[in-house]
Amino acid sequence: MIRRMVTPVRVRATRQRAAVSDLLAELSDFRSAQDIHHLLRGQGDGVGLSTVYRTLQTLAEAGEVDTIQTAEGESVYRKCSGLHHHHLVCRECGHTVEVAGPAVERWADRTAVENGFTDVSHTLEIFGLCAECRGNKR
Amino acid sequence: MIRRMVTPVRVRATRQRAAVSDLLAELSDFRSAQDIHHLLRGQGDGVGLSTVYRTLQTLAEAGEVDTIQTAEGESVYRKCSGLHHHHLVCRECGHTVEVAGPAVERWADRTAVENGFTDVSHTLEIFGLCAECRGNKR
DNA sequence: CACCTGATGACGATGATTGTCAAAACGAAT
DNA sequence: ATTCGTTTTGACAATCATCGTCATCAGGTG
Ligand SMILES: [Zn+2]
Ligand SMILES: [Zn+2]
Ligand SMILES: [Zn+2]
Ligand SMILES: [Zn+2]
Repeated sequence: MIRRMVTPVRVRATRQRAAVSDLLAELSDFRSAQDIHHLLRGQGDGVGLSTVYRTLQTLAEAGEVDTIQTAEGESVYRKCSGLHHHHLVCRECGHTVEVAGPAVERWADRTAVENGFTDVSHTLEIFGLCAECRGNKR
Repeated sequence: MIRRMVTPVRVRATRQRAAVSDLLAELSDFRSAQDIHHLLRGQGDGVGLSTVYRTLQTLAEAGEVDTIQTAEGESVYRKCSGLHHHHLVCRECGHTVEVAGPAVERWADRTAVENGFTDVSHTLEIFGLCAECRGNKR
């Protein structure tokens, strides 16, 4: 019996992925999977929670979105520029600014190598109170 | 009716807290609350899991121990030097080296201030594969 | 259009962490 | 040493984010 030759599809375009991706494109701050799930439901583009988690994970692995963990350990996601960078995040409102520090990158790699480590990676986030939130606390 | 004047006790010394603290002093790597709970049980100094969590939290708030989160989001604890520093951690075995980078500290604070942020703090950890673990993978 | 296979989502399972609260332990003062 | 108000403990239940299952759905290709 002869079987038809099929070209395997890598990643399939679906309404759900587009919805998550589009929403992320509009947001400028880090949001949790549950936030995104609620937001989507609110605007009618219902997407299952599992799917939101899976999509976010996929996007993160593909480098499409950045993910960091809040102080409470919750993962939050944000669509960022493709280049390596870090974040300055407002503890109060989540307002986020991308920052780059070439010198820091070099320092981290050098430090690791000097101590015999390989396959080096790092996490670096700066937290604070943004100007606007400081004003509101007056 | 006259009531006796009592001097409130701030923090009470207990066998459990000593056990956790002593164990941390012997360890050199980051360990989870559950790890510590098992280790203590193994050496006879049984301490309730809730108490381990509470004690770790208290020690962390007091600056007695450092805490970071693994890539999986689990909190791990380690008794560190009092001064501000960061960590170079082996992804495989947890082997940890304290590292200091005055220039990085300045860069983080400057960056935050330049963007109008106050009450600045930051997280910075370097992950990699230590020399020993690299050897075992050969 | 038909088929193959990746994708979805309702729902259950996990697992770390926290909350509850009666019982036990501290320690200051007698 | 005993008393007594307060703090701590720990067994157990409750949370809660995240993951696993799997029957069903729907891209995409020919
Ligand atoms: Zn803010
Ligand atoms: Zn970096
Ligand atoms: Zn190692
Ligand atoms: Zn620092």
